[in-house]
Amino acid sequence: MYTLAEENYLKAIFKLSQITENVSTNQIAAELATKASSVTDMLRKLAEKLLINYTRYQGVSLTQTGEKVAINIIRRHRLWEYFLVEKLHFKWDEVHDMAEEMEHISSNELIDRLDEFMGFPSRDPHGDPIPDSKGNFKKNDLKPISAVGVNTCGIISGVKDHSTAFLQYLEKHELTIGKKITIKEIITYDNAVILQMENKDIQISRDVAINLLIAL
Amino acid sequence: MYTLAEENYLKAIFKLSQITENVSTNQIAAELATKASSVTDMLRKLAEKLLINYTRYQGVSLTQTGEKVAINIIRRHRLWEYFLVEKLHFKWDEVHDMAEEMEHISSNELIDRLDEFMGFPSRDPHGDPIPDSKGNFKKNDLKPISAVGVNTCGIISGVKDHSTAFLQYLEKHELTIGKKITIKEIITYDNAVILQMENKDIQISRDVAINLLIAL
DNA sequence: TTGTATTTTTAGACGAGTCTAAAAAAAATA
DNA sequence: TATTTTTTTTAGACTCGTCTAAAAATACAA
Repeated sequence: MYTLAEENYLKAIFKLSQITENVSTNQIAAELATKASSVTDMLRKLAEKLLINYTRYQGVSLTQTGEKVAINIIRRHRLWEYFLVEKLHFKWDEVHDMAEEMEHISSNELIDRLDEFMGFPSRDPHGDPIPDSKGNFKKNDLKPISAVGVNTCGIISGVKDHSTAFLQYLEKHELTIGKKITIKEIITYDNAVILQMENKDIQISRDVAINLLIAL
Repeated sequence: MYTLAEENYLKAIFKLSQITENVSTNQIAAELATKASSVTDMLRKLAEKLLINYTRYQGVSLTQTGEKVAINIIRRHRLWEYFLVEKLHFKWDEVHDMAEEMEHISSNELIDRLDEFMGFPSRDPHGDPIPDSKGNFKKNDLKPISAVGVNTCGIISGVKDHSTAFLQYLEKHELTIGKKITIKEIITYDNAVILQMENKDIQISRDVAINLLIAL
């Protein structure tokens, strides 16, 4: 249906669209680790196929079709991540690259059966919502720890930064999904946060607090 | 590691090597539904990478490395087929094209865990042996029905023809893997075979008898 | 053994996707 | 507003894998 490159561009544009209305050529180039000139070429092609709205120098947005395709790729990615962690017992910091390949397996029937096989999970191992087969998925209602006040209680439920380094840091300090925490104190000097978890106090930096999401 | 095209060529050459010692350019072209000139180009590349032994006009054979790679692709293909049938409940005639895509997912760790997850199956849904993680697999000890005599007893255990049409024919007549049969009679006129299965007599043509394999 | 048919290889081209270098447009600044 | 800086696009080239058409090598037959 769509080439590997096309799918990756759509996914990148979708991701960037969550942050900015109109996505720029340079943003896409950075996201895909490629050159702006390559991006321009591909944008012309995607526009021709009616997957994006594109006028020269004006940035791009996804069309309805383009968004549907992008969400489907995200669905596939997250279901495979869930499979790798829940069924094959990989750790949450090991699955990204594999899922990056697997998300391009084209059969929707396959992905729907995989979904059913796993009991229609609603979130992937990093707490990101998994779109259903029609493309519906909940807006993320999770809050970064840095955005809530002292004495707030919550359950660790997701991450903003998906890097291996960050996930391994969390793993090491047992700051994993499902853990219940309370914000005890915010250090005014450097915005570090002291959490209570299972009757232990843990200090995390502002960087960590920004990237660790909780459900209230 | 290897490109999609390279992997497909290695797989094709391996398959053809089972029949003929030295595989010809035209055979490969037919197997991959491509042109002889394209094959020649690729053969030069594979030879440069020491995956095949190739001298102009002489046909090719796999090197040890090439064979190892080919067997690994077959392992991945067959394990994914097993997964699709056993876990996702696809029918045996539906899985080939999906597995054709999935066999190119590169992680060996993934495939080893998948193998373990499914309990180290020894044969795929079509009765073909699945190589283990070291590349060992049993030579197929199955015999076509056309090659055994009257009164032979056996269990349907594999197919030579993997086409959807043939698999659907077998499915329709319940000639599926695991069924116990006895060869009752071979019609001398057209070499049709009459089988007994579960106290019913079934007549199959010579074509079917050639492509349906049994374990004695 | 010579001539014909077949197979295989070479030569040159193309599309997809990428790159560098340079030009054009837009944004930022003086 | 004019100038500089940044962003984006164009132009031209490269690799990968494919193709067609033509040439070369091999196999087959008389």
